[in-house]
Amino acid sequence: MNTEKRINKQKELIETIGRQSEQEGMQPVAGRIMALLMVMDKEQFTFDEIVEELNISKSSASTALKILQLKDMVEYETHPGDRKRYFHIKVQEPFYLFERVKNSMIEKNKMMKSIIKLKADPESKNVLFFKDLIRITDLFLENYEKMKENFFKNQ
Amino acid sequence: MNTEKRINKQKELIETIGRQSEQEGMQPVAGRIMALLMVMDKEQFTFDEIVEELNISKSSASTALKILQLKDMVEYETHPGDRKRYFHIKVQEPFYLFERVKNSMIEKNKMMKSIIKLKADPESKNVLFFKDLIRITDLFLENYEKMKENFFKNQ
DNA sequence: TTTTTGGTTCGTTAATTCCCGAACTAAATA
DNA sequence: TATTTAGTTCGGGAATTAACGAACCAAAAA
Repeated sequence: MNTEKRINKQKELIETIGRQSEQEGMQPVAGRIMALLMVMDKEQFTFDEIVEELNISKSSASTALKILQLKDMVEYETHPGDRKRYFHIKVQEPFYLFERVKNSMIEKNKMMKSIIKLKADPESKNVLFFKDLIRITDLFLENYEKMKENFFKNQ
Repeated sequence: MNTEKRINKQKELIETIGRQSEQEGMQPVAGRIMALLMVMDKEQFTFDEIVEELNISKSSASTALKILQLKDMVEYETHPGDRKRYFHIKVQEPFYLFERVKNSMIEKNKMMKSIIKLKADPESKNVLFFKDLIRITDLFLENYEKMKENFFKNQ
């Protein structure tokens, strides 16, 4: 595949990833920025390059970048004698991908326990169902921690 | 705790769960309905009871219930000689809780592989980061399947 | 000192989502 | 046959969100 073709494919991928991010609740512009920083060969973009490349206004870029930094998904560097910010995706400890999931499972687990506590009939359909779910989320969390531990041991 | 107090707590919990569901992208009314069906002692509600209990319009109840049924979260039964529908939460195979997560991991995994394929420099920062993430998601998926298998074996 | 650069903030507009009431339908009852 | 019951569908208004342009600011350059 020649360079031109490859770059076209990269731009298509930005659209795909953008739409995917929207579906996961991210706002359109923020999704496009993430995608841009992830797929292109150049992995550092200045503010103006982002504005230009995605055809968005400076204000949208500014707010979206602020959000992405708050979410710890993007960061920037500056170079002495150069006022520009060089934005790039934030390289994180890879398990961060699952921490959201983990926390959501912990939340659900707690919630189901509170429901059970307040039920009149400790053998109701819902109670039995929630007990099942509690067992399974506990198992999941336990397994997850083991996996993590193992991973770091074998490093 | 006496019954009245307990029921008050249940109603509070409906609010909490409702807000939690909203944060996970569910629409407010749908979240309240789910919460109602989950926490109250009565675990089957007719359409009119839902409307009454949550103080919502029939039309909102109708659309929200349609969505919840489409998402496989709620179902109803009817009894011969009674035109009412008795709505309740759908009891599912408990691993359904993780299937969304699993699918989202598979998607991310694929996406990162497509990004890598299109990069000019196979040693770039992003590429190395994504390779790490691919390893970790693979490990996660593998582990998850094992956990599931084990679970059913020990049943 | 004035101008340019690299952004941020604010107010407005456009688009979307959410929910409601009113009209409607289909089945059961009177 | 007329009325009631148990919902559904449709159109519109309110609230929320997304993105924009214009005005602004602080630091550097001219």
